[in-house]
Amino acid sequence: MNGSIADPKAVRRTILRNLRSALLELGSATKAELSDRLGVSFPTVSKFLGQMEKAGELLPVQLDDSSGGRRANRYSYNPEVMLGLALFLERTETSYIVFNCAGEVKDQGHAASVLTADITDFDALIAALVNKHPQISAVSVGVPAAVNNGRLIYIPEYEQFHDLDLKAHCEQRFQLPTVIENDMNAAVYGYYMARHQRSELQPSLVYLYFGQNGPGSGIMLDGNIMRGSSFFSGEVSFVPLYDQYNFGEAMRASHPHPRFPDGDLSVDAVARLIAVFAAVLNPHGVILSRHEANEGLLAQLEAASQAYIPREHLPAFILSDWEQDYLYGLQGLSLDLMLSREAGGN
Amino acid sequence: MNGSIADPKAVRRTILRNLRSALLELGSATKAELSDRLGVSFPTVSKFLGQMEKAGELLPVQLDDSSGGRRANRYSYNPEVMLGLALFLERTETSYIVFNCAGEVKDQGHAASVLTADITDFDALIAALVNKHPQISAVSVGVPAAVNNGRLIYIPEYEQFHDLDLKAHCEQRFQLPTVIENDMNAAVYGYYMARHQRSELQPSLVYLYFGQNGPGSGIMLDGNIMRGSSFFSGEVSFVPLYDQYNFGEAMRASHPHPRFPDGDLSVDAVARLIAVFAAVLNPHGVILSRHEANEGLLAQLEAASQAYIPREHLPAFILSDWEQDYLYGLQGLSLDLMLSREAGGN
DNA sequence: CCAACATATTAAATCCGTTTAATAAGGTGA
DNA sequence: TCACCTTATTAAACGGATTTAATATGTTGG
Repeated sequence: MNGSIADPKAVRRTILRNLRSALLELGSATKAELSDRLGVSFPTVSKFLGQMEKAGELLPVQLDDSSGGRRANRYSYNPEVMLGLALFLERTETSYIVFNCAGEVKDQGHAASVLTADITDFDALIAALVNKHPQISAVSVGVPAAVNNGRLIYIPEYEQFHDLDLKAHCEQRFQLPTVIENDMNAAVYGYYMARHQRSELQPSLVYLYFGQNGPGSGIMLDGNIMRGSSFFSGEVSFVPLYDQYNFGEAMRASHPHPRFPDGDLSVDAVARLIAVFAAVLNPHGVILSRHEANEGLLAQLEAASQAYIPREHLPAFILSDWEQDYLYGLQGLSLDLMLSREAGGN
Repeated sequence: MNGSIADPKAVRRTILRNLRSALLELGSATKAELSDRLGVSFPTVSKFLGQMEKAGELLPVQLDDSSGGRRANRYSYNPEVMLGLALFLERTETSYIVFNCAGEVKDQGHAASVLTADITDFDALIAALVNKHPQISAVSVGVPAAVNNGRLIYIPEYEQFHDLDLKAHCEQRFQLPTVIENDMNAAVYGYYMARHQRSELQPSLVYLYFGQNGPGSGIMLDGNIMRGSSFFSGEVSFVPLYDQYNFGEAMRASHPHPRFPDGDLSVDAVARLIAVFAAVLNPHGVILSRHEANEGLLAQLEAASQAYIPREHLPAFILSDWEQDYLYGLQGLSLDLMLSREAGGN
């Protein structure tokens, strides 16, 4: 009936999630530390930790060092009580990773691509993994597709998955909270969450990628993934940049072009694309994959884009590891689900 | 000490604001209607309305029509208890509007531009208006400048206002809650809030404007104004669109150009700019001023942009009245402040 | 016109987190 | 070792919204 201003259920869940993530981030903490870090009163922290302890979520406690008076109890979270499962659905294969709350990988492997097969392979893989690791309590799936709240909106080449609500499918089949995310979006999220504390002011980031299947990008604004009204946002290959070419065409091959007699459009094209982002979104940073670029190229891009945009409004040029960020992203999405589960839930 | 999960002060303020805005939107309502519209319990609604009635915020009540049982009391808000003041700081002049909570204009007028003068003129104008209308309880100011939380970050040509914290200045001088906003941003906000209920899913909109001082745009994403990391977002004139020209240059004059022998770049340039927005942000709509465009041009743009972006991912092409939207925007910003004031505030 | 019913309002009980007070536990110096 | 100090934890009182019960005020049909 409620749900708007002060839903007690929701408050409870937030407190719980915050306690768990604070304990994981800090490694260990006292009740007082948690209380003022989270802005929740001491008695409340105490009550929740009591429940968590009873549920076996906390590791055997040590005593804190003295600071002049009575020594406080220290608590730390047992990262093994729940496991997460991340699935990477790629064109050539499907890979998976099982990890605990601290992000440590407990199991991993590959399987034939389920994209080229069908959904039963997917189900079988999850069933086997859940059977092997009954502690799994959340699932995240990365896909090279446009996703709308768990539904695969647009997935080129793989007709059998078109318009499938993968989230609903998983949740009802395995009774596990599930999140589906586009690969580029998962990567920006991963890059972001691996280095920013939850409390900081949220940056805007663009992850740029030039795959063999055409370029793509993931955009995060103030900590939120940007999807667009028809899930088209970030489709940078369509951006018109030259009299004759859009970004995709300019990249497809180094077109010979009267204006660029050396024949290499690609540096200028990317610089222009970054200029577009700067003039439209003005993000804090633009990220490129280390596998597709290096410091030298970055410097060239930085110089070239200053021809279009005043330096002080250009984003930071960042090199990162796409595979790693993608992995972190899916882990983070699972972790979010895990930490939000009800106490003693299963 | 608190402020994070359940700050009672904040809860109180939200309830109050929601009650006021619901009463204004609905015209009148019963306690039961308010209760389930806002998701706040009946007793709480009852308590708040009691206080508001005592404070004179409610208009004399009528009885509701019967629906088979006891007839309920109807309440409606007295829009005259507070007035708002909106100031439009433009290059050529400064204009102002005084209005009540229902948006009805109570007073309006012009004065010499304060931008070309200095801040004392500004203060004098407000002082006079507040003196004339003591009911004024919130101020909003629209400026052709980049604004960071009330501070004028970048205001070309008017050095004396550079880096001035106008919000702090007003609030301490007049003891009135104040909001400062960039003109384009106020316009998108105005367009949006004049036709969307607070509860609906929030659209993404781009307001495009081609002034004599160069083009600009205001961007709203999911109901939030987009500002950018260095307050540069929406500076569309920098967007590179052609081998030789960025958007600003292409618009500056109808350049003769080998690719466009008819010499009219401007339609294509705007179509390209819209394509850029579609591929990057994928907004629901792009809005143009009726004073700068008409249905014919809109149709041309719509056709031209399909050369760059598949039709289904293009935004809606919208014609609107910029002056009107700007006005609504500033009114809305003031109204927000007014409705958030403490009960019996003054 | 009155019994039976429907809906509105008011009052009491409850829930949950916070604030404040009381108690426990460990340090320190004479 | 014992007062005394500092800090941790537990217990009680409080605040504010919600849920549930009780009461008030209408309507309707015989």
